[in-house]
Formats: sequence, C-alpha cells, structure tokens
Amino acid sequence: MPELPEVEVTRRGIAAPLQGRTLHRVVVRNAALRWPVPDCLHTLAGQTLLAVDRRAKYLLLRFAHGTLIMHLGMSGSLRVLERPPEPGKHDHLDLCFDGAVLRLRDPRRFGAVLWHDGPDDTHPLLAHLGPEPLSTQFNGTYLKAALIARRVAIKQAIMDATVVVGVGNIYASESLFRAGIRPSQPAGRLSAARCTRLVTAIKDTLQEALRAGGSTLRDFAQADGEPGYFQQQYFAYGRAGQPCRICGATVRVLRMAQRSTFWCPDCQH
DNA sequence: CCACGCTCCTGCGCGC
DNA sequence: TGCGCGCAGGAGCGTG
Repeated sequence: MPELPEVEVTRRGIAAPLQGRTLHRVVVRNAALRWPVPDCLHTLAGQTLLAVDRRAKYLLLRFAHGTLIMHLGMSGSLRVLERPPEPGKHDHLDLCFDGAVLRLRDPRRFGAVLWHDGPDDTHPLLAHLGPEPLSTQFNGTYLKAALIARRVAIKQAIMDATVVVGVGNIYASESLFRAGIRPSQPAGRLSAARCTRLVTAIKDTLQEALRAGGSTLRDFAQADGEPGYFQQQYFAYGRAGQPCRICGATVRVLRMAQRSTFWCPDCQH
C-alpha cells in the first residue's frame, strides 16, 4: 500500500524517464476510479511533461496548460514501459509518451486521476493540507500548536492530513513506537518535548523507508519489474502477539477509528 | 471547529 | 481442492 515514501519513490521513478517527453495519447480503459477520470484528459495530447511534483500522497504531473493529479489509493502503482505488454484487467489508464507508456494499475480502484488548471492551493483536495512531514515547517513547536484542544488519540491526530500529510496507518504505529508514545494518548495532552520527539520519529521513519525504497528505483524502467516498493523491518506494525524487538514484551493490537493499531505496552507510555 | 462512522473496491487468508 | 466469508486500508464526505 503506497504511503508517502512509496509515492516519492514513484515520483522519482517516473520523473527521470518521462520529464521533457511529449504525450501523444491518453487511453482510459476504466474511468471508474474513486472519482470518474475526466474526459478532458484527451486534450493533453501534444503537451510536454514539464515536471513531476508531489504534495502529500498526490503526484502532480505538470503540463503547460495545467496539472494532472494522481493518487494511488490503496493498491495503485505506476510503471514506465518502453514496450508495453497487453494491458491486464486492472490496468486502467495509459499515458502514451513518445518512447514510453506510463501505465496505472489499481486493482481496488481507490486511486484517482484528475485534472486541475489553476494554482495547487485552489484545488479542493490540496487546499487544506498540513505541512510535509520532511519539511522544516513540521517541527515540535508546530505540532504542539496543531494539537492543542484536540481530544482525539495521538494516532488519529497524526493521520489527519490537516495536521501533517503522508502519515498512513503503518507509519503512524511505527512512529509512535519509536517515540515511545502510546497511540491512545489524547493528542492535546502531549508535552512540547514529546511533540518534538514524535516529529523526529516521524521524520526518521519516513526517511528510512524512503532510503530503502530508493534502492529499487531502477525497477521502474523494466517492463517486467516490480514497482519500487520495499520491505521494512517493522517494530510494531503487523506484529501482534510477537515479542517486541526492543524489550521482548508482547506487542498488542487494538482498533482505533476502524484501523489496526500496534504497540508495545512496555516501550510506549 | 471537532469527532466519528460510512463508503468505495478487490485480493487474500482462513475455516470448513 | 474449492467455496464463501470477513477483513484490510486512504481519505473524502456527511452527520451530529
């Protein structure tokens, strides 16, 4: 499931081979993604891909007349194919550039492909996003202020994209483990020191995943390669009933806001 | 403003 | 071996 590191790895993987190339055709095989893929994408024919940016988990493909916004949802992946094989059942969209096809595969269709022709902050999906987790704007002082008066659990708060973007369910559990903070702690009660600790943990967790993902980047150029996902040694996520890697206590799981949450009762308070 | 629960969808793992 | 069920999850959106 693409979280922010995977999306950033994807961004780099598609930017390198496609930037500067001209799009000559858009093929939509299934427009029924999270929102209908708009018909106006066909007007992209003839335009050059100027850059590929990222905001939160949205990929932003820049063209002269606007931005193609893509979200990979739960199961989306993008591949650059120089010799594209016959599309599979879940290959919903091709952006055909000269010399390579950018193909979107998304079995669960939680993803999105949209078009926007104004500044980023005028798009409803992008307008109210919090800071990027790896930016200097995301720091302990900011987080402390953002959490004041929030009575939800800290885990839910850091997964709220108006607080900080890019922290999904896996890295929420991992970051809280590293920070030694129990996921159920009320967000507004975290001390400034613990906010700073949590910010550091989030940055470390995401950066480590990013580094690990970067090593498989070259796979994007291969017709039969796996997308650039990576394995990570999780401390907490998915380890319910197993011994904590640090202290040996049994890792627990609980449901918070319909999401599995993993934590160590001895390491996290 | 804040919090919560619902929703979309398919693949997978499990029990029988 | 096969079938059917329940779960997993990002994040927008409607409701209270």
